[in-house]
Amino acid sequence: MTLPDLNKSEYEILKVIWKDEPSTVRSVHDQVKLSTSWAYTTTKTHMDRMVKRGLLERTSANNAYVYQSKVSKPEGIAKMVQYFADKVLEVNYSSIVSMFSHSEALSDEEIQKLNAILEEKND
Amino acid sequence: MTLPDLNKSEYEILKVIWKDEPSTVRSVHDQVKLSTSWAYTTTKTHMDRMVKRGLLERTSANNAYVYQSKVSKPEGIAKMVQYFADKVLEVNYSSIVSMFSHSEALSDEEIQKLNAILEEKND
DNA sequence: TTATCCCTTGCTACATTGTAGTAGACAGTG
DNA sequence: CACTGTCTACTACAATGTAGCAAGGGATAA
Repeated sequence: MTLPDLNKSEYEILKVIWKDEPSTVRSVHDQVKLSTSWAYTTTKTHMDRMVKRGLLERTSANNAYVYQSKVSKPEGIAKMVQYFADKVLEVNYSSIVSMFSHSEALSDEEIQKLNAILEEKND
Repeated sequence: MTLPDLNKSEYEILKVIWKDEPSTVRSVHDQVKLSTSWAYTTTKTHMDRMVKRGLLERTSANNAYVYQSKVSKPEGIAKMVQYFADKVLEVNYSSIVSMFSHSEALSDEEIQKLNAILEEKND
């Protein structure tokens, strides 16, 4: 159950999905569009590939499929924090985690989980 | 003079180059190898592509070319901070920058520069 | 000083990711 | 029932990730 590395597009989409799932391609795209210049089909392609990679799960709803994440937000963020801490900041995880408390990005509970995940991986 | 987005490999290499330049493929690879499992030729390929992209410059030295960066560390880091702040943390740049003061990654002077760059881009 | 060896370089190759178009399936509407 | 708009599957092509191979040039041992 090792989480694969997530690429930028995957974060872009997960970020939206995490806020409101399950969710259709259309509604994900409407959000994603605000910070990218992707075409609808680009969003679609990424989401389909993510299903294949096991990052999203999809189920058929009424007329369009709905997608939900198989990776929790703290798990996903943990990957990124590790990257940032190890490769860029060269600082330990906890300094970064503490920054999330000044941010809107994670709830207190999610910060707890993030902490737990990172502690485990902390050699 | 807009700095293009830098991908992961490019950061991996710049990180090493920034520490000691100019530098040969061999010596960059010896460092990069510590945190990746790249083959020598992979490092080589990336560095050559980076020359083509204008991120590195190369000059012939004795037997092997030496490479140096055309992108300063604060410039490169600025890109990453923006990404992290905008897409992940959803927090303003300064909180991240302040973290660099607890890190080994940047000197005081470099932090100043980073700050300047980010302030400019801070809409 | 030449045959050999090792390293660097240039070129090539192939998988994955980034980006997007097109055609067919399907559903709502007049 | 025909039309129109949307969704999906399939396809495509450029950039990135990863790496091998052959040729050239310097070091070295005989």
